Amino acid sequence: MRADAQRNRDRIVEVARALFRVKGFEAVSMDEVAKAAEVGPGTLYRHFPTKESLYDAVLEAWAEKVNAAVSQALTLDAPARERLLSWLTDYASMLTEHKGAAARITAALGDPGSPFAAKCQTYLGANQRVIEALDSALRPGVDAMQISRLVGGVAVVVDSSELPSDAAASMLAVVADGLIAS
Amino acid sequence: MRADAQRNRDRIVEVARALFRVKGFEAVSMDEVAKAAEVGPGTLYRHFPTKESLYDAVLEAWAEKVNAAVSQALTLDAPARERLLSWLTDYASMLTEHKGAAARITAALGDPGSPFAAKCQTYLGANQRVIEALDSALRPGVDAMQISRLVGGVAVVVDSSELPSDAAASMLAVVADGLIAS
DNA sequence: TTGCAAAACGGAGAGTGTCTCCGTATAGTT
DNA sequence: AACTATACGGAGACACTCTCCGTTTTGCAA
Repeated sequence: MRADAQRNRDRIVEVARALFRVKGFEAVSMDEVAKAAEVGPGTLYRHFPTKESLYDAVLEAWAEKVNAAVSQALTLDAPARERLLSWLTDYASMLTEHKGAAARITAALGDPGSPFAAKCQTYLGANQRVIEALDSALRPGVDAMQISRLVGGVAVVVDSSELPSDAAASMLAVVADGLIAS
Repeated sequence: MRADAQRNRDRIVEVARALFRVKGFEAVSMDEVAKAAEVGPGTLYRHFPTKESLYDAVLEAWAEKVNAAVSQALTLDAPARERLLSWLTDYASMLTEHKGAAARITAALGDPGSPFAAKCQTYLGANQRVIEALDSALRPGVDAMQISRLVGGVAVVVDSSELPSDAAASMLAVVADGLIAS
């Protein structure tokens, strides 16, 4: 890749990140991103063939953050419920960091063709670590996909209604209590 | 209202209902509805100023269905958990009857200006009946809005990923167990 | 340093969707 | 039958995603 192309690509991602974070994916047009990045529309689409692939690039590398959150939750000296809740809270928090991301990523669960497939896999792997660590403390039949769907559902609602964190916390508490074996 | 206008309005709603149900709100254009109903675009917009208001007309009267589902759940001769789960299952089922409705109605919770405000109020009222009937069997602090958000979150995921009913059922079981006092 | 070729560029325009507005047609009443 | 208010259809405005082609620029070899 030429130096000018790399510069343009980086600039596009940086500009799009700022716009998407504040206004959300839907409310920002590709033309708006192109103008703000001072590139032509053709340039923007050459680097990112669809709006969705731009969004994937904008959302930062997740693997490190996800693994750090899981490790932190699992090293807590606390009952299984508290460790699970710590992970679910971080998970939902990451999903709601950018307006609209929760719905997109959650809808991509189970779809290998989605630009977000790698991110979904990261989450499923993290859930699997939690399941293995908490083992018989969890209700029978819990799997990684189910956790992602439950947390994703909560995050979508929190995001679309712009709920405060105490509302999110009480919803996640219900989910955690449902997942813990009775 | 003139007879021809009433006929056109009914026809538009009928045609839109069929299209939205199968393909979902986003995938059907207003032009497609107009053509299928054999009216001009101006006529369609005169009857329904926005696509959203057409959708609201399409979704059938909910009050009867909602109240019937709550009454059925509350007359079950069963433990509180089973009665709650019966209501949550019907609630989610109604939300997922039309593709895309779950996200719209759930996002409208708490927004009095939304075309779906009346539908949200119906659900909140129903939840309140359930809370009052089940009373101390529920965890402390549960309110009608929280139930709607939790069930709405599940329904959004079920709808957007087109999950089978057993996947929905196991998610709702987690939510119900979380809502029941431990 | 110069020349060349491949990579990268910008932006006009195609295609699609929501919505508006104005000349024309029709229903309902007298 | 005449008249008027209501209702109509569809061309076009506006906005968005995306494509394609003539022009420019970068990077490498001589």
